[in-house]
Amino acid sequence: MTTKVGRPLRADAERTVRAILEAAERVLAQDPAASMERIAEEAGVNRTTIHRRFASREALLEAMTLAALGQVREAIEAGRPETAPPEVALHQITANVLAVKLGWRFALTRPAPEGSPAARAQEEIVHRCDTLLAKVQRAGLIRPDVDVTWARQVYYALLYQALESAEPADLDARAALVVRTLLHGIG
Amino acid sequence: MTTKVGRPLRADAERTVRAILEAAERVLAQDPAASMERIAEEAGVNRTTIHRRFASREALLEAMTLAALGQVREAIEAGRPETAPPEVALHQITANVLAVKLGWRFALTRPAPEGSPAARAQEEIVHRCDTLLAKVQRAGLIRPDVDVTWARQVYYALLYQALESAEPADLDARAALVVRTLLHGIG
DNA sequence: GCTAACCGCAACAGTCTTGTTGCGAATAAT
DNA sequence: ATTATTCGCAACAAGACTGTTGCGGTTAGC
Repeated sequence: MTTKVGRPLRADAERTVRAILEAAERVLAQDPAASMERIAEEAGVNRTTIHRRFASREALLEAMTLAALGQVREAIEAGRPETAPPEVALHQITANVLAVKLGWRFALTRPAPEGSPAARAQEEIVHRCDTLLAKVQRAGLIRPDVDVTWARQVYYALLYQALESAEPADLDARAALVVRTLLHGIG
Repeated sequence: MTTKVGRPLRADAERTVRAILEAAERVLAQDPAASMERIAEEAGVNRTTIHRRFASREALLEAMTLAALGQVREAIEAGRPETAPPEVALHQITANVLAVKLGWRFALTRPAPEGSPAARAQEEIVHRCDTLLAKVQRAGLIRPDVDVTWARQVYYALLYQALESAEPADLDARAALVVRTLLHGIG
């Protein structure tokens, strides 16, 4: 359960919820143990307002993660993994996902609680990723003997690392670096 | 400042300190927000005993990180980065560091506070790592155009990933996988 | 064996956090 | 224009956690 109320929210309330989610991301990215008070302050909102929309701290985190994963999902779909040529899709998706991850560093790093909707969303994305990588492998860009799971883990690790490192500044350049390193290493 | 007392500890106190550090690693690896009470319980010790040895929770974390970084340092030196042939050293150090990281997952993942001794130790290790990779590069195993910083980041990322993934079980096999992926990618 | 160090235990103080409730003013939606 | 929603504010309850102190029995080290 994400929000407390089921009925559709008024426009201003909707805006407030988004502001809270985004503030939470900003604050928690800096300090994962930050209090609700601190998040409320960053959102320009009273602490009680957060509790009005989210049943608990946990619920807020869940909502953040779900929102972020939704955007990752869109980022993947925008790369047309099914139809585009594998190498094009790989590059495009890498760039798109990097962009999303830049804005949702905390939410996307946090391990989702077992069995939660967020965990399911994560699994679905993992599955899509595996499908894409398998396709790339069939296209001959990945050696046939490489385990897809290991391929995905390395891909994830490189995506994460490309976020931490400051350069290159350009998103496409970063994506290219990730893909090149993934496929050919540095040797 | 790590411990509260400057004078040499009695043998049993020394043992207790080690037990606390190791218990903290086990507990915090599972739940980074675990309380001192929980850590004390795991160490088979009263909570006040922890406070007798460590001025604060922060001090305990610092001590853990320092201890772990010391072991990493030993793991690197045991690989003879200066004298052994680059590829041998790279493999050996990878295996050694993986072994240490397995036991100090939390302490080595936690970002060290700015300016702390732990931060300095981390920087020194980064420097040693860069030196090693530069040597590997001069030996022709890494392309000359690859940035050493990026090389190190990818290396770190692969080390981390090799910890998360369950297989292969054998440490040397894991190290080989890391080195191979680092140098040649998966394509 | 003497002595200082060690550690469990009980109790306490203080702070911080989460989560709740009720009221009243502002505002979106019809 | 009316009405229900929204949100700031103040206050409260409950609990968790950190850090401290004093006492007393036990144990390591000389």
